[in-house]
Amino acid sequence: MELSEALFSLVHTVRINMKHEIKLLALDLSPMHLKALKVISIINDCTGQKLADFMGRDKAQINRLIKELVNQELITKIDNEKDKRSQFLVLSTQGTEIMTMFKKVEKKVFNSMIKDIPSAKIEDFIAITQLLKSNLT
Amino acid sequence: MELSEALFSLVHTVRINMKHEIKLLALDLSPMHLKALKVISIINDCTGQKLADFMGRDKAQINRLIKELVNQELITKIDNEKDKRSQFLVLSTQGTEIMTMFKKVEKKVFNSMIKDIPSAKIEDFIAITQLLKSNLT
DNA sequence: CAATTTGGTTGATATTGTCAACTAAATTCA
DNA sequence: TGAATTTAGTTGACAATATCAACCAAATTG
Repeated sequence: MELSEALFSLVHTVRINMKHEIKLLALDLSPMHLKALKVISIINDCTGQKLADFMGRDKAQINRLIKELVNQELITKIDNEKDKRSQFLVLSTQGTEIMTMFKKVEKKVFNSMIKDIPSAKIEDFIAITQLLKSNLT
Repeated sequence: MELSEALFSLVHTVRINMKHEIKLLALDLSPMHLKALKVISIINDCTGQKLADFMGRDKAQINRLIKELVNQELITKIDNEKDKRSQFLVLSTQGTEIMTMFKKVEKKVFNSMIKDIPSAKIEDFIAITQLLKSNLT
């Protein structure tokens, strides 16, 4: 089997599982909002522009997304003293709670995924993953 | 680094690269249409329902998508003699050509990704990928 | 054969995504 | 320095994509 096929097929299955588990959480959040929340939690000193770049979407859309997340009190904007045009996006307590739940679900899926696979193999896998990534800049 | 983080990060990078390469092809196709085309080429005896299930979307949307692909003459519908409610979706010559181009681009990205990594490692990687997937049904 | 399920179709509507124009702050460089 | 350009963010108008509910006809169930 080819690498591309194997990888896409795995990721597709992971996605389906994650989607299902997230549905069970019954968060009042669209997939987009959840993803944005996740990205905000990953990128440090995240701004709207960074978020738009990372997600590869129009900044207009991202801007509205941010506005909604602020309205829902899942994130807050903090003035950037270094650049007065922009603000940093940070998770609120509520936003952090949601991300905690999300990570729990993620862990659940990944734990069932690695079941009965020796941890040495998983470590090899992760190492190769990073090698592969580093080849793509 | 955690498996989930490593995997998502790799896939994100692959996606960005693929997106960029696909843009260069200047196909007159939305991402959705291209993805549907790909799925149709992967699933055998693909019907609208199968496509909707696989992509995890509403059948109404998929139905319109199919209609457009038929209009653009990228796929054709073939009557299913076993079940007169449904039809099989098959790529037209043009659709096949697009998929050929797509696969070429995919190969390009994946080739640069495996650069300087011994093929034994890649084979291990693929094997683990399949193990992981099999744990998720 | 009647009742239920399944594949597909459509209209109405909601969500998401894009383009272009604009402001204000930052940066460039003549 | 300061005029010109670039960048971060915002908004309006609009296009593309996604979902729901209702429906028909064929298939399946019992």
